[in-house]
Amino acid sequence: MTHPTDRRGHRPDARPQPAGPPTLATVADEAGVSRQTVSNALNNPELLRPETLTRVQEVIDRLGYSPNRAARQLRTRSSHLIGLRFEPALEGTSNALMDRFLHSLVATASETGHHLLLFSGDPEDPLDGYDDLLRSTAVDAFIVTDTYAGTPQSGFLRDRGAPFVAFGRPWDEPGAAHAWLDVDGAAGARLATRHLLEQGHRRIAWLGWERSSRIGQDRRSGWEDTLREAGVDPTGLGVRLTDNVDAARMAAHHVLDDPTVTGFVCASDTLGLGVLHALAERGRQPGADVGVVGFDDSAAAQVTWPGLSSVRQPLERVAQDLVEILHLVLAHKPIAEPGRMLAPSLVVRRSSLRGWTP
Amino acid sequence: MTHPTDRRGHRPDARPQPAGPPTLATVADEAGVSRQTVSNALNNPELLRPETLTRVQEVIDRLGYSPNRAARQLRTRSSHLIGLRFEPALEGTSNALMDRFLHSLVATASETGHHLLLFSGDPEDPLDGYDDLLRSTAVDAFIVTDTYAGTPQSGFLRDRGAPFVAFGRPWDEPGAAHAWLDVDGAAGARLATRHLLEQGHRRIAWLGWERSSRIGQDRRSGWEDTLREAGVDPTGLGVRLTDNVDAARMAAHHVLDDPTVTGFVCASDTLGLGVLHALAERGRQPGADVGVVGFDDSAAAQVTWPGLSSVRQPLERVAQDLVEILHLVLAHKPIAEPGRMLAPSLVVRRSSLRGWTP
DNA sequence: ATGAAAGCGCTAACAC
DNA sequence: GTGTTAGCGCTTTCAT
Repeated sequence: MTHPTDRRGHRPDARPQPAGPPTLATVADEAGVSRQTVSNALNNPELLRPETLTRVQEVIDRLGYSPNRAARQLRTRSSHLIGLRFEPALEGTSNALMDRFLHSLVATASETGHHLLLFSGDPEDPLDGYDDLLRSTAVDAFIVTDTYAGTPQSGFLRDRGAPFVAFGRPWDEPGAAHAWLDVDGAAGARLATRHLLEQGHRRIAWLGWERSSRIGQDRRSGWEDTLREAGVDPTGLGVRLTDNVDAARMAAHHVLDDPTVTGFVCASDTLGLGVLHALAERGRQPGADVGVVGFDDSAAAQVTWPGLSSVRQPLERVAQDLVEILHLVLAHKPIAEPGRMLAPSLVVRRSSLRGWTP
Repeated sequence: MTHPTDRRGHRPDARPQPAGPPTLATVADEAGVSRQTVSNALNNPELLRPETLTRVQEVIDRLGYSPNRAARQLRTRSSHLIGLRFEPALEGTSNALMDRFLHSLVATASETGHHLLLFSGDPEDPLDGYDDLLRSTAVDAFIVTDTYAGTPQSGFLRDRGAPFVAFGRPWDEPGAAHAWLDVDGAAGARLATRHLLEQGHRRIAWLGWERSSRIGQDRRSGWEDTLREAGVDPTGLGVRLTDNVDAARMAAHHVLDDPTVTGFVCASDTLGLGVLHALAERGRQPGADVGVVGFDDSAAAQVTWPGLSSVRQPLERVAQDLVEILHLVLAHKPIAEPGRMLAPSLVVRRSSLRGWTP
């Protein structure tokens, strides 16, 4: 099970050839300095005399030395690993974002020498996986992404004193002290609604999720407020359903039976696409006849015909800020505000543009 | 070693409160056994007398002890971490798959206590990131996903004696000795083409990538062979372009100027959606008038109107097999064959079904 | 079946 | 500035 070749001997004189990667001792021997000096060259180069530093650095390069992570981690109690629980979308929307988000996260984290540790857990238990990683000191911190109403991860991690940042505001406790970051869903829906109003639509419907979804409620409020401000009564224009193309298609048909409705703002691209389906079935033109805007700017919104306008979350920025905040938390530095809210933007495609023809 | 029982602190009286997670020593003290016995309880439970085991186990549970990963890793030279370089899609196709693939991978790996370590690297340098992780013994093995023609990762890792499995066959060296797994793209295209033939289409076009793409060539060969077997001359029916909706849309228009062409098999869903765009612009019905099949069964294929048939890779299976092979490699066990080929399946939606009407 | 000793590779203290 | 010493928490001989 272990290495067949016993790499470095227990005998004091044994050091035939380095069977594994070079260690600090190898470098020290080669450079004719002590191990500590090599360590300093790595971690506190300013302590070394320039000529020594150069010499050590040269040996490091020549040998292709990289400090052993396990040893360093054991000593410094820092793994430079950020834990992220990764599992199938819980609320339909998150999945579409995950890819973009992960990429940005990995790229940003690597700038400071951190890597992402992906783990999974029992879908029934939102805490599964966290505790074990924590107790085994496998990660420095967590990024928590699935902070829907009632999810206990934040409280759990806070109680255990584990460093973490949440992507998603603490819906249930607005005054929560932990660090978090979120995208303003209401502002996104506001953007979408205003855009449709500018396109000349008045009676604009909302297709959203069940009332239990706080994210959904937040987004919906943006639509409702904007409509009211424009002097349009939203009563009867809001529909609640599950995040599913076919459910949205049928709901849209129902809504469209009222010919005064000419616009849809949707809580997700999935729902927006459902509206597009209904329009296709009715032989009506998206954009020209009925304006439709989705949410999250998924790949499907971009490639579907004739293009679905959508509210886009600044995920690259989210990832950067998340990592930045994490560094503050890890350094025990004070954070100006526990929460930070980012503004989404609107990507306009033909589904909400009046003046285009195939 | 001054005080074997006295962890942390050089002074006997230092730090009464357990500042960190419990260690093996804590458990040993609490259970009244030596540290090694606790270690054995964890790693070789059969060595312990049942009653001792029970007692130790009870203390472990009560204290919530998990072995420190860094220490264990330092000692056993195994991190239980699998490295995966994660970056924006290199060939258009991979991105759509990544999400499903990653989920399966994380879930499968966790069954044996392994986690996924995501890292990134300079997009210009396909080897960036691997070497450092290797030298710092941060991961046990790699899963390499971007093995297009000419990508040097496999050779590099093999030369360094690093354990890894490739998702993607060694295009340039068919006899390569390293472990790999791939999905049979030609078989997928064959499935799609045969399906369109069965739907009554004869002159079936191919929309694929540039000749330089080996994956693309492989898939194309499935289309070409099947057409030939059916007695249809594929000459002039194959188009090469970049993986882009609009390029595909324009190419499809061009192809459709020949009214004898009534089917499209595409190297990706992106291209398939481009064909759908062209059909919409021409007022022709997908499925009823022209059959279209994409590749990779992306989310967009599922939610777009009227549903895009697509060849689906068994990514869950891929992930499982990858991990299984990795375990063999890590255990230095012989692998029956270096390469393993998995068959894709066809997901039929309305874009290739003749008998449906909106 | 259990215990003692050694050491994986590194860095934080403290000499010199 | 550089070297010496002492562990971080764990597993692996080797005794008992």
